[in-house]
Amino acid sequence: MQTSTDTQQRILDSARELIYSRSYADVGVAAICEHAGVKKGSFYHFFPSKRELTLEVLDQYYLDFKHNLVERAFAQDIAPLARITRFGRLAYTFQKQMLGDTGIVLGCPFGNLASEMATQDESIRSKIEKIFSNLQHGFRTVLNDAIAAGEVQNINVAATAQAMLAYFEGVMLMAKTQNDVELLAQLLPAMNNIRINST
Amino acid sequence: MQTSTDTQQRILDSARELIYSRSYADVGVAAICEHAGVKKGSFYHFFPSKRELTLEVLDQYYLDFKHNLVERAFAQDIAPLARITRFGRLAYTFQKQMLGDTGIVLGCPFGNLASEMATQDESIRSKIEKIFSNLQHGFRTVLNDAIAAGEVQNINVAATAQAMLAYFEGVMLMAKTQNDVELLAQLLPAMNNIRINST
DNA sequence: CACATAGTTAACCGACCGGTCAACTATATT
DNA sequence: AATATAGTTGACCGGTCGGTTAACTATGTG
Repeated sequence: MQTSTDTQQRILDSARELIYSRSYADVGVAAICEHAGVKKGSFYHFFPSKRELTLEVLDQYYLDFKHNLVERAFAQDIAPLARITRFGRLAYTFQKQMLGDTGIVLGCPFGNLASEMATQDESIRSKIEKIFSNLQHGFRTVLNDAIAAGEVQNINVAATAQAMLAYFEGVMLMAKTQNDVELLAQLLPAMNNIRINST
Repeated sequence: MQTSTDTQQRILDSARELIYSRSYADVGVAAICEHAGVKKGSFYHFFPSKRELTLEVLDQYYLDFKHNLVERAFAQDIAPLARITRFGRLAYTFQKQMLGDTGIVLGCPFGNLASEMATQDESIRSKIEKIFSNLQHGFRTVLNDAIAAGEVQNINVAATAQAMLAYFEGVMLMAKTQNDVELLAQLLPAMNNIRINST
């Protein structure tokens, strides 16, 4: 018998991969189980529902995203605005790698799920809203550093962080729609030119 | 008996409303028919498949969007950059009205469908790509007018148009995710500050 | 009126959906 | 070895999915 965490984790990994590359609705519990090499009964031993599984998948997405992208990009070894540029470059690199693996541009897992589920499942919408809120906090910190370093002046930090994240999500969506990863290389650098001035 | 176009149009209207407020996968052919007051057999008399119906719905979305938003916003009665501001205001007004009707922020119908379907249905992805391409053309025209009017200089027109549309889509997604229409009023005005400079 | 055509209807199809369940097996504890 | 617990299995559930079919009715044309 496998250890409990092993089966549970295989289900989570399978769901993450399938839902990210397809969609919530298109990936059934049976497909998640088959891809994980697990029977459906075991699935419902660990997860009460597909929705609850998805909420845990979102938690894992977020932890990975934070560790591999946000913390790396926003490390304080370079000037504040350069960190935002680095954020875009890392996102581009990751999408390029996923393109190599799957043959298609997958976009942002949070944005994809938010777009599909926000009007249908309040618990999923709310979780993604919190994730976006956490990401905005990272941008705010960088922007405050940029102000302290004299790189920018007279901006509405909170609104600018919102706008930068929105632009990022929009560029990811356009790259997915056009199935063109180079769009990220072309458009993401403009992320750190976005400003919303203080009133 | 109703005229053919009547039934056909009722199916299209029903599908448009339901798919926009929910999602492609969540709205079945049966639900579309019921909402239209039509039997399933009639549906398949007019449309060969749910996919083909959706492609026609996208055409209608686009015609309405072009007529009610793009042409209104980009009319040449005001200065070029002010047209982009007007574009954002009109989008805000429309979303606010939809919020009043449905109780939730629905976001952009093209962005929503692209996000859900781009990796699953090539014909739908390709159609939305073309729609985005048409919208970008509108932005390019405005930007060229802005250059001629001396409002901007040294920009990469094509890339800036792409970036503006991406920002717009991103803001729509954030407003949907946070279910907050006022985000549009706060963030969309920054759309016409976006620039990607010529090399 | 006869006839072709367009449109409508209800019953039906196999496949799949998310989820349940009782019986089973492996492991840890005593 | 006995027992409790955690994990596994495959069969099964009602419901819905997109789509089909044959019989029907309404309409326009000669």
